[in-house]
This record gives sequence, C-alpha cells and structure tokens, in this order.
Amino acid sequence: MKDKNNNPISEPSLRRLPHYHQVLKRLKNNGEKYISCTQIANELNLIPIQVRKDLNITGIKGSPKKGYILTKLMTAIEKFLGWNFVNEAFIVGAGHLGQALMGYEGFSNIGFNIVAAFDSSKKKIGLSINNIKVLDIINFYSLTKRMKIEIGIITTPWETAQDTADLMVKSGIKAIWNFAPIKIIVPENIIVQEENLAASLAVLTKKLELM
Amino acid sequence: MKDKNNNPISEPSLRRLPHYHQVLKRLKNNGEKYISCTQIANELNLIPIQVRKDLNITGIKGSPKKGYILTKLMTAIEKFLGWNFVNEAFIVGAGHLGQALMGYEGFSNIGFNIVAAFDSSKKKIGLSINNIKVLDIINFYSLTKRMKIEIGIITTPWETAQDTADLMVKSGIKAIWNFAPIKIIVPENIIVQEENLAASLAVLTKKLELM
DNA sequence: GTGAATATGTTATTTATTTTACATGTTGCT
DNA sequence: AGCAACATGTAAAATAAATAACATATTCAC
Repeated sequence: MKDKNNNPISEPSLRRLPHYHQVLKRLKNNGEKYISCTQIANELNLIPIQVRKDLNITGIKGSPKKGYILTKLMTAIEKFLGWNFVNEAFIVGAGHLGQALMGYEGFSNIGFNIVAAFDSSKKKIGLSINNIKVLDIINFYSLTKRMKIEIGIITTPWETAQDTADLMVKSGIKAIWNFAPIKIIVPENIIVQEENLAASLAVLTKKLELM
Repeated sequence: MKDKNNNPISEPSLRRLPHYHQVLKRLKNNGEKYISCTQIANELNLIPIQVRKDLNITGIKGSPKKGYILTKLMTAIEKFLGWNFVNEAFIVGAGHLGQALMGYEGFSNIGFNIVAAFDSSKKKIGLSINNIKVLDIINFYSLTKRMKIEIGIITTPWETAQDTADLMVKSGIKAIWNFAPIKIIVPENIIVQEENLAASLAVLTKKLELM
C-alpha cells in the first residue's frame, strides 16, 4: 500500500498503530509529557526500532534524547488513521454478532459509527440496539444510495453472506467488513476486510498443538 | 512456525486453510469427486500455486491431470487443523460479544467447544446462553485447574482484560484468544491470539481513503 | 500407442517485512 | 564549553512470504 506521497504503508504497521495509541492513552493519564519508542516497545513487548518505523509513517517527528511529545503523537496517529472524522457504516445481519457490534462502545473513539442495521427477519426489524435501528433489508439499496454510505458490515449467516455482498456492491458500498465465515467474492475495486474466526482459531490451536 | 517434522508452516497459509475447506464443502454438495488447485483458486480469487503450496503443508498428495480427491482433501485439512477432536475453552466476559461467541453455531464444526462462561456481574451470573452457563469468576481458577482447560477467551471490557489474562495464566491456561481492544502482556510461553477490531478497521478505512 | 493438455511438486526468484547497523542530533552533567 | 548518554532517523542486511519457472507425471483424444 502507498500513501498520497507514494510512501509505503505496510499493513502490519497499520494494524499496530491502534495498539500504540492505546498505550499512549494510558501513559497520558499517568501524566507523562514525553514518550520514547523504547518505552512504548517495553509496554507492548516489541522492539524499539519497529515502533519507530511504524510511527514514522504517520509523519511524526521526535526529539533525540527525549522522544515524542505524547499528545502530539496521539494526535498524529488519530489523524493518520482518520479517527478525527467519522466513517459511517451500515450493518446487515442483526443476530448475536451484529448486535454485539452495534453495542460496542469503542467505535465512537475511533471515528466509526454504525448508522443503521438491516435484517430480513420480521423478529429483528423494528428493534433498536444501542440507539441503532434495525430496518428491513428491502430498504438497504435506496438508503445506501441516498445517504452515500461507503462501508458495509456483514454479520449474516454464511448462507446469505455472498448475496449480501452482491447487494452492497450494487448499492454503491465501496468497502466491506465481512464477519461471515466465508470468503466473499467482489469486483476488484471493492475493498474487503475478512474477519474469520475459524482462521484465527486455526492459528491458535495449531500453535497450542505444537507447543 | 515449524511442525513436528520441522517443516515450515506459515501463518498466512494456516489462515487460508479454513477457506479452502469451506469451498470444498460447497463443491462436495455439487457432487464433485476430484478438485484441482485451479478450481479452488478460481473460487477464492487466488492463484493456483498459492493454493497448492498451502495444501501441501497438510501432507495431501494429488494426482496430475485430475487433482485431489475431494473427500480426502477435506479430511486432510480437518486432521491438520485438529478439527477431528475437540478443543475446550472457557470464556471470561458475558457481555454482548461474549454472548455472540457463545451463540456461534459454527464452532462445533471446527472442533471447538466453549464449556462455560465467567463474569463478575451478578446480573450475568446464572444466565444460560446456548446451553453455556455463566458462572462466577471466583470459580475460574479452581475449575480451570480441575478440568484442565487450556484455552481462555477474553471478552471483557479493556479495563479488566489484563487482570483477566493474569488470572488465566495463573490458572494454567496455555492459549488466550483476546477480543478486548488492548494488547495483553503474558509470559512468553503463553500463546496469544489478538482479535482487534480497531486494527482491522484501521486497514479498511485507510484503504478506502487511499482509493 | 503416441502426443497434447493439464495438474502436481519442486526449485528459484521476486517482493514484503522485520531486524540489524550506523550516523546524526539533543539534552544534561561536569 | 565539552563530553557522555540516549533517542531519533536512515540505510543495509536478513528473514519470511508470495510469485514465477520448470520438470515430472497422468489422463484423454486421436
């Protein structure tokens, strides 16, 4: 991945940035003003150089011997990750997992907002979870178009996940966050982030077995 | 990562195996007997050579011109991933997300079983979700020891995630699946699988921004 | 039967990521 | 003021993963 200035951004680095931010938040409450890569690395069991390289992609500059100004660093990460403005999303599938995401308080801190949920089940339609209304899936297309929503979350059963993805693409969704346990196939200009529990579990149990 | 015979197993390969299995399941219902890497690759928008190399770590042998016997391949993946015997886990934190995991039907297909849940809130203790009882966290230590549970799932708020991890380590848990949005720190002989929504979202929104 | 087509399996190359090494710049102490 | 300590930033090396190239084997068509 390349940013606007053609500097490379590696996906692993991107994934680590929220961790750094979380550590900084804690250290800020301790009253620290400056923070060094070494300190962050110690907190997270990483090595300082990796932290330094990761932070470097946000454009932050530190001072030798002192490190980074904590608040400036936090702001740099927030800005780089786009947490300072809100990304709106629709979620399809108001089952257990969908409701868990709707109820997740942490999203507001990272500029993410689930605007509405959609389901096809009469039992779900009309519910309101954490102030997010569950609407009839029938309305997904028109509402997505009208509100220009660009992010779709799939929390349906696997049987309907691909159909949901197709609907999302047709409706103008540009990025899909897929929690269903199948890999969805979409045109290559659509961004997909797969969140597959079976995959994670495969890694965990294999490591356990080989211990 | 190395297997028992010192062959390398890459984590990305491991994560892709469940996807292959899911495709095979579908194709089996179509009545296919043989399946080639090319077909699997087409289904998943991958390239044949990657599929072939991934399948190779399971030890499966295919026939030139025909491919792999579908059922044998499925069995090989299942065996390699340990889906043929059951991994038991305890979950701590019976909130939205914890309940979503307890209610997730897909785990039984992949040899995973959440035996019991634990929480400290009087409101949660005593509940039963999908036949999984929510017990008092007070009993976690003794029950883990007695039942020799090796996998712990953390779905608590971030404030108590590290304490929960410490409790798990003290109780003899060997592998932790962490859904709390902080990186937990554990002794290096403990396996940790982090499931961080903010990290995934960072990747998704950054790609969207740079589109 | 013979050869073209196709799929596997192995080896080599390229690319991506992590780690190491080193040079530069500040601070704070004497 | 000068020097030691330490942290940043950049360049280079090592490792890991993805991709490409090639050789081998088997089926199917003629």
